[in-house]
Amino acid sequence: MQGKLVLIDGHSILNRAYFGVPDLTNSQGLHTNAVYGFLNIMFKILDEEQPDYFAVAFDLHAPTFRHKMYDAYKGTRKPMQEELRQQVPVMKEMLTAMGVPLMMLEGYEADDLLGTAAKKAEADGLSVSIISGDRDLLQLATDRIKVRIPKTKKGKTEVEDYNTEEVVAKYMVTPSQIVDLKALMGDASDNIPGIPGVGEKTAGKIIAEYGSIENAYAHVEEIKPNKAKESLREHYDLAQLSKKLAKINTESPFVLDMERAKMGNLFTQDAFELCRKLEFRNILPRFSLDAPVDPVSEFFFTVTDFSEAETVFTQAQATDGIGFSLLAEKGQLYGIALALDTEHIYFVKKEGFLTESYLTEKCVQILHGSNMAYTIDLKEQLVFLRNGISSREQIADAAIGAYLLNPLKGQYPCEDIAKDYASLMMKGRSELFGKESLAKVMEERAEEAAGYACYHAYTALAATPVILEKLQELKMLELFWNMEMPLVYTLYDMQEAGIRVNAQELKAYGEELYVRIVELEKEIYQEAGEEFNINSPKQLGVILFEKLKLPGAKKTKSGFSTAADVLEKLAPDHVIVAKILEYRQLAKLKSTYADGLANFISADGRIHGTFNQTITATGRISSTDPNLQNIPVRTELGRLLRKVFIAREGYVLIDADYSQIELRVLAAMAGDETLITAFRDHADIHRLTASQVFHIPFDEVTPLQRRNAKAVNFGIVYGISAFGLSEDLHISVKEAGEYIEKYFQTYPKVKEFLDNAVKEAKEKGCVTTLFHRRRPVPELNSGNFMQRSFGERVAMNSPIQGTAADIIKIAMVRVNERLRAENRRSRLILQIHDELLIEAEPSEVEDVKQILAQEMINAVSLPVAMEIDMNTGNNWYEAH
DNA sequence: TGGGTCACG
DNA sequence: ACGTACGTGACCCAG
Repeated sequence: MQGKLVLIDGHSILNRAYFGVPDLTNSQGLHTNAVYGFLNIMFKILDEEQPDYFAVAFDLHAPTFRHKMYDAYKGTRKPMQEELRQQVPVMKEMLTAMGVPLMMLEGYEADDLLGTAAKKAEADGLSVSIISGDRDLLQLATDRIKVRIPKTKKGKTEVEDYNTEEVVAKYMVTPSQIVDLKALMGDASDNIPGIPGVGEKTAGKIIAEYGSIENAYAHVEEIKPNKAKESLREHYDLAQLSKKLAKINTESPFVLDMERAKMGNLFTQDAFELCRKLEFRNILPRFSLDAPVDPVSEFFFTVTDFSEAETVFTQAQATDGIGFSLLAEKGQLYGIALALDTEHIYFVKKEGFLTESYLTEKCVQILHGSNMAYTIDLKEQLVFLRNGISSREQIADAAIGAYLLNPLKGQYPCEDIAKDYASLMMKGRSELFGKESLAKVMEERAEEAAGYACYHAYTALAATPVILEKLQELKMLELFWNMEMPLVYTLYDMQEAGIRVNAQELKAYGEELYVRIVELEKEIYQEAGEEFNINSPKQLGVILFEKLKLPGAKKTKSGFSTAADVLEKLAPDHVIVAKILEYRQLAKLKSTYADGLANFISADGRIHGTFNQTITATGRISSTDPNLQNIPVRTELGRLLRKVFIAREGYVLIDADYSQIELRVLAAMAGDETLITAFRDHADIHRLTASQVFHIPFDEVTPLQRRNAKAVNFGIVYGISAFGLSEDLHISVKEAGEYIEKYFQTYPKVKEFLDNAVKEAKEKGCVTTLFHRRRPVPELNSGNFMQRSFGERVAMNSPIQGTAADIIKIAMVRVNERLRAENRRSRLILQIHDELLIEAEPSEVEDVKQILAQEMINAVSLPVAMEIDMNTGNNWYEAH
C-alpha cells in the first residue's frame, strides 16, 4: 500500500482548541469554541498534507486500563470542564457528518489506538502523521511516522514536527526512550507522577547515559546528582509505574478500516447543516466552493432601459410580497433592487431617464397600498422614501426581526440573515468590495454592485417570511409590528431632525478646559518629580504606586488599577491624586465632549447622530456618532456643557423624563402591594425603603440611610449581589447581605419575582419582558461560577430594564406620530432611555407638554401609574 | 485590537 | 474558592 495517513488525537486537539479559542456560543447558547478551533486546525493540517487516509481517535468514556492504574495510584481524575465536555459529542457528530471515521475501542485510550494504527500503517508502507498536543506520543515517532504538535502563538497556529531525528535533537533520547524519560520526569498534564525531584534536565541526562530506567537503576550508585540518586532509589517502584503509564500500547486489537478512512469530500450536506446550526460563519464558505452554480444569481437581471423598468415596476405593484433594497451611500442613490419572486430579481440602475426622483417615486408607489414589502435596514433607505410613506405601511425589516429573535448578535448584515433564515451563502460587503466606496464600485464593477443589491432584495424576500413565522411562534408579532417597525421611522425622524449646538460656546468651553488642564499638568509633573503621560494608566500606576509608594495598590491584568474608586480613597491625603482626578475629569470633558462633539456639527449647525435599534441585549436603543445618550449631567462642570445644546431660533426645548420607571416596572411585575401603594401615594420611595428595611419611622430616616436604601433599590434592579452592594456602599459583604435579606423580608413578592425570573431563564433559556421581548441567557448553562452568576443577574435585570425600554419606545412612537399627524412644527429630537427631548415651537409648547404627558403616562397601563417630570428651557441645561 | 477608564440611564 | 453589580459608547494607550 502506498500513500499518506493522517491521524488526529481527538481529545488532545479539542482540548488545545478549547483553551486556544475564546469562548463562543451560538444563539441557542451552545458552546462551540473547541469544535471551531478543532476544525480550523484540522483544515490547516489537511490542506498542508493532502492525505489519502484520515481518521480521528477518541477515548471512550469508560475508564481504561491505564486510567484505572492511575486512579488506583492517585484516587481521582480531574473532571473535564463542562463547556468542553458538552462539545465532545458535537465534535464527533461533525466528524461523522464529514465521513471521517472515529477510532474508539472499549478499554483502550486514544493513544493506544493511534499507536496501533500508526505502526500497522507504517508496516504496510504508508507514511503517517499523528496530530496531537500530547508529547507522550513522541515515542511513536520514526522516520516514517511524524508526530505533529500544533502550538498557538499569538492567535496563529504553528506546528512542531517530530521524526526520529527531531526527537533526538530536542530531547537527546530516541523516541522509544521517551517512555523512560517520562517515567523519570513525569507529566502533570497526562497524570504521570514521575520521580519527585527529577525534572526534564536530569531525566534527559540519566536516560542519555543509561538508556532506560532499568539500566539506570542497575547503576544507581553512579548517578549524579546525589538528590536524583536518592530519589531514584527510594521511588523506583514509582518510576516503574510511571513507565507503564507512559508506555503506549501499539498492539491493541484495534484495526483501522482503511476503506472508511479514505479521504472523501468532507463538505457534505449534513456537515453544512451542522456548521450552520453552530453558526460557523467563517467555515461555511468552504462548502459553497464546491457548489456548481450559484442557485440564485442566475435570476438576477440588470435593467437600464426605461420601458423595461416601467414593466418591472408595474409588475411589482401587482405583486403581493416583494423584496426591495435601495443601493445607496452618503445620500447618493445608485439603483433599486426588486425581488418579485425567487426567480425574478431586478436591479434598476439609476441612469439616463431613470433618475433618482423617478426611481424613488416608483418605489414609494409600490410601497403604498396593501402590498407587503420586505427589506433589510429600512432606516438607511428612508432618506429616499420618507416623504412618501408613513410608518403604517406594510414594510417588514428583516434585520429588526432577526434582532428580536436573537438580540445577542449585535449585528445583522444581509449575509448573516441569508445564512440563518434563507439557507443562502453570500459574500459580505467587505469580502466583495473591501473598503471601496460604492461610488467607485459602481464605476469599476457595476455588475457586481447590482448583484450585491439583488442579493439584498432576494434575502429580504426569502428570509423575512421565515423570520415573521418565528416571531409569531414566540408571540412577538405585535412587538414587531406595533413597536419596532414604527420605531424605525421615529428614529429616522429624530436623526434627520438632529439637535442644534452652539459651536462658538462649545469651542469656548473647550478652551476654558484647556487652560485648567495645562495648569494641572504642570502641577502634577511637579508633584511627581518628572513628566509622564497622565493619560496612560500604566505610567500613572508606576508613578503613584512604585515611585511615590502610595498605599492601596490594586492590580489589573496589566499593572496597577488607577480607577476613580481607588484614587478617591487617596485623594484626601495626597494632593497629586486629587489633581489627577480633576485632570481626568477635565480631559474627558475636553476630548470626548468639547472636541469630540465639535467634529459632528453639520453645515446646518446641528448634530445628526445615529440611533441604533439592533444593538442592545435588553431592547434599549443605543446612540453613536456621537453618543448623545451620555452627555454629562452628574457634575456641575460637566452639566454646564448642556448649555451648548440649544433649540432652533425662537424655539425652546422640552425635556420629559419618567420618574423611577424601573422601580415602578419592578413593583408592577412583582405585584408587590407595599411598593404599588407607595407609588400610588407618591411616596419618596427610597426613604420608604429605608424606613421599612431599617425599621425606622418614616420621618426619622437620615440622609445616609436614604442613600443606602437607594443603593439597595438600584441593586435589586441590577440583579442584586451582596458583593456588588458592599462595593457600592463601602460596607462589608456581610452587612450588605443583611440589607438584602431585610429588603426581601420587607418585599417578599419582589424576591419571588426575581427567583422566578432566574428559574424561568434556566428552564427556557431566556427571559421576557411584559411585551414579549426576549433575551436569551446562555451564561446560565456555564460550568463557570462567575459566568453563571452573571447569567442570574442578567435574568433578574433584563425583564425590568427591557420592559422599561418597551414602554418608552411606545411613548416615543406615539409622540412622534402625533406631532406629525397634527402637523406640528415641534419635533422629537432625543431619547435618553427614560427621557425624551423635544424641540418645540413656542406657540405649541402647552400642547406639546400635553402630548408628552399623555403619551408617556398612558404608554402602558399597569397597577403602578407612570409619572413624569417635565421642564422647558432655552437649552438642555435649563430644560433638564 | 484590547484593556482601562469614564460619561450616561 | 471563585471575584461581580445591569445596559451602553468614546477616547486613550500599548503592542
